[in-house]
Amino acid sequence: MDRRQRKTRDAIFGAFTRLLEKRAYNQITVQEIIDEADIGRATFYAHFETKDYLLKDLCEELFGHIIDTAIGLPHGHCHYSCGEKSDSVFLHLLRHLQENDRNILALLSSQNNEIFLQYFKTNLKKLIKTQFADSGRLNSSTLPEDYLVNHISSSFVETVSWWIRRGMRETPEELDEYFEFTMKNIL
Amino acid sequence: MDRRQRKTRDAIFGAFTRLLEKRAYNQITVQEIIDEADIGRATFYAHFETKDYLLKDLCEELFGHIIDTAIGLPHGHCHYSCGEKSDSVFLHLLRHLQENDRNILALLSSQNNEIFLQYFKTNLKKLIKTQFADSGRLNSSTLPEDYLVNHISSSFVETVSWWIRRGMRETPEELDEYFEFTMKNIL
DNA sequence: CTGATACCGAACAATTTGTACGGTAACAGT
DNA sequence: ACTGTTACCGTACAAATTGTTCGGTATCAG
Repeated sequence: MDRRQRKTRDAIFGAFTRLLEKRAYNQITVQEIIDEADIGRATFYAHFETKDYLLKDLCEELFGHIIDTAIGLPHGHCHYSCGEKSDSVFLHLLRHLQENDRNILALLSSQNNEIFLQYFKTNLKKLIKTQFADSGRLNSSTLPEDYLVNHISSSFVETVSWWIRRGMRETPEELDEYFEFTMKNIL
Repeated sequence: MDRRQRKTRDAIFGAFTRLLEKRAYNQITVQEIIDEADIGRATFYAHFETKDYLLKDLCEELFGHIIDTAIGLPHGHCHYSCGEKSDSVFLHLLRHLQENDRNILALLSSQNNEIFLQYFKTNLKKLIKTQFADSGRLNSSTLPEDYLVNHISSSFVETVSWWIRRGMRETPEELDEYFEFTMKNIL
């Protein structure tokens, strides 16, 4: 991609993120983003059709990246059955979040974090499907697979949200234990 | 409250709900609401400061009402321990939702249902706290009470969301079983 | 019957939105 | 180094939206 394009795209993303830390999404105007990013008006609209599309693109780049790093991982979480105690995908994600890659924490703790949690959840679903689908661990006797995937994803996202909301006092390992406990009789 | 006030207030709520079934929240303008409700411009602003406050008031009236009907209920969910099998609060809520009181389903299945699910969850938390607080069922050995309340609330809301999203094929009783199963080792 | 109040409708400035234009600077390939 | 292409800028513009003001009318409660 053209260096100029990448540059303004990043400037817009940065400005948008910065504004989201202060104001709610609905309150932020395109004009403000333009001013904060210090670019021309026409330039913005050359990149993004509307503010909503900007949000969409940002989220896809952000969460797509995080999930992709985890999707290539060896399908761990074997606990005792395999003999070796490999870290779960969830613990990996928590550690990744703690590093605050690309300022993702700013968005997840913003006023309108529901929006971002939603994107997080959507991408997480894909990850869970690919991680657990073949191992047969999603075949419950009483629960539909779709319901199960939804439950696991949203529970994890809610766990993360709770964690961040309270200032991330727990270590990733502790939090992972919380989560795994609630999933005990499911996974 | 003045009959005139109640009338226009309902007109606005109705118009807003109707528009939310078609368009996303961000796309809806105050002007559209005014036109749909068929009221004067100044009248709208006499009732609500902004569109966001309209949303807030609507949600509080809606979910506040639903939760209040459940909060007075006898603290059931004793299952086998008490000898009598009384219905859980959750089953009560599911039945209440199925009746589609005040067109609440329209909002919960709208494009921006995250907003409403958020309000739903917030009110549900209060309910759960009052229902389970005294019985000591929220005292887990490994999980903080706050985490637990959050987990239960969001899981239930997600269950409802999943239910509605797929066309409410299951009966309230079936869905309640799904939910209770995921909560098996917690509640 | 009467004072209070909620509504209407029109008008208003200010802001925001999305698009169009020519000019300038940075890019990629030869 | 040369050249065609592309991204950016800045300004300007029409259209829509927002939030407020005001006088007139209808409805309310006592």
